[in-house]
Amino acid sequence: MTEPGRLFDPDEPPPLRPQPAGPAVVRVLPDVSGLEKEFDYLPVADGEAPPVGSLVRVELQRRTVAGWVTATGVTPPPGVTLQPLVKVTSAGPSPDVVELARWAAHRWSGRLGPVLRAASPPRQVPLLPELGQRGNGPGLGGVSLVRLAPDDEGVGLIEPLARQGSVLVITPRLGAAGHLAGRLRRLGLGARLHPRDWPTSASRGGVVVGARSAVWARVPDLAGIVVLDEHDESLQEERNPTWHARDVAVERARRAGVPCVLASPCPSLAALALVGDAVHKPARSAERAGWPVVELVDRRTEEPGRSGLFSPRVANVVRGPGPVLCVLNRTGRAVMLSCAVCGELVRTEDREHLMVERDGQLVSPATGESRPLVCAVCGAAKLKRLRLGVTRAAEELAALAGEPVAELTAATRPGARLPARVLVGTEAALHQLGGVDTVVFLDMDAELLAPRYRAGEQAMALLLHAARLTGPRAGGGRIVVQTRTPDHRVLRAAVHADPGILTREEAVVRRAMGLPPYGALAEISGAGADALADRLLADPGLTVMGPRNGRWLIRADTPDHLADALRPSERPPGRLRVHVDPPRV
DNA sequence: CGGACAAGCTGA
DNA sequence: CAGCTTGTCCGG
Repeated sequence: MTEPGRLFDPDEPPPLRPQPAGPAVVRVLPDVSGLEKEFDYLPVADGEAPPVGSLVRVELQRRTVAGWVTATGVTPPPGVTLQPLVKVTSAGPSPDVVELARWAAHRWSGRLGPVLRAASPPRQVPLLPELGQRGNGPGLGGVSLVRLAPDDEGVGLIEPLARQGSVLVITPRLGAAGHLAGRLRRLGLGARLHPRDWPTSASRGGVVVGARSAVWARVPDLAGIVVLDEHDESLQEERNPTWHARDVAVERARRAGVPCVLASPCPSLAALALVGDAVHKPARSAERAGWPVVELVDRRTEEPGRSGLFSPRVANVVRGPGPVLCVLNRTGRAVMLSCAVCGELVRTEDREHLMVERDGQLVSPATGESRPLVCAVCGAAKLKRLRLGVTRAAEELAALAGEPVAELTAATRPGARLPARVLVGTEAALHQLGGVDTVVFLDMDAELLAPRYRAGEQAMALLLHAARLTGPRAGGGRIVVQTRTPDHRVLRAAVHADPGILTREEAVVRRAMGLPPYGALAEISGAGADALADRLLADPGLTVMGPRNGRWLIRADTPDHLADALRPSERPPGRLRVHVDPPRV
């Protein structure tokens, strides 16, 4: 209670004390995980306010922490005493990229800090002059999608843009980026590698090539963005927020009013949806020539009794003469069932997923549907298990080939000399090798019928990897696929070297289910998930599914609607993990 | 996140 | 009621 005659308590700060404001006050997001709030500071010792994006050190609760300037010229909230910045450490992302990062944090329902970290230089860089961006204005430029032959590196897409100004080139892996940068340099285009050349890219621009984080690169005079292998899952960050470089590239280009070119030998449905199916295709003959021969071995038609890992045809292929890589996924824990009479795989009614035996019934982990232990194709009640394992595969292979077989693991060094003529490994082996002209997929069906909505696209990506490894058909490149589903759209697309076959059919299924890109998905888990799911049930624009293993799936018509529904301010208290666009559902 | 502080529990 | 654990709040 204030006594009469006193306007305010002398121990309290006077309420009308003037607050410092104007361009000098900067807003800072501390680089402290778990802290989302931004705080206001005065510049260092009467200096000028550092530009938005700058990396600074600030005092927060008597500790010095790193942070980013997220705004300048702000009006601080009343009643707080501002402290000066401890120091300005380094240049950081440009102001437009800070805004883009804010958009991404919202779009993928995560924090801003991790995104700004991806957009920041790997080591200290002196402050740079702030340059105005070229003035096309948002809306101009636009997105285009180009389907390439597997042996086309996409250099032709970069050259015309590079004449206009700086170009960001995004590849799924840094290794590919380094390779491409070398090729561009030999062609006389001054390519820089992100993040290694961050300072020179930021000050002088040029063609900046890198993995997914290059989409945040700071460049003067951006003229366009090229995303190579836009279908590749490595373009998505695996930690929260799980931003996807393809989507960030599209948004960055839109904001800057410059073209965004997406390219891939097997375009994603997501990219096709972005361009309304307007895809630039190579000439049929050139595309076909870029793929290896794809040969299917239908294991249903083999004589009954055979249930080994290797068909007679594959046994023959393995005997040589050339180097052979046999690929087996370690998802072999899931035992597949096939009909002992007709050889068909036991699948769900829509034939999209495998079923397994549980409690004397067939059940699908993907859809939950169940039926008695009977073949849906021929009615036979005799089913058999197809068991798989890398070690056994290696032993059987050695016996077949009559020579030593090398087992490849994730630890095998990339680019190493082939340890044997016959190799066996998991999918990871496809990334590590060169100099193999035949790849054999021993169990493609597990991949094709996996309980994931993107299983088809993922299987196609795997075939593309193999195609790049073997090289085109004219050079002897060959892929052999053992399967019990030779009519699967992925395999037909590969055999005809026409990825359009897959996307056309896949789009129908996806659209019917309202799955991405014809809807947006998020997975929520953790102690607070039940409460949030409960709240989201009230939103008629959302579909709430689950819980399965403590996880809920939330579906919305658009990513925007989903992001708005999952805003932190809308969340009930409790530990919660939100995963927008989960790739493995 | 990590420190500060309050409220709650335990044992003498 | 000291001494400790657990929970909640807050930072400029």
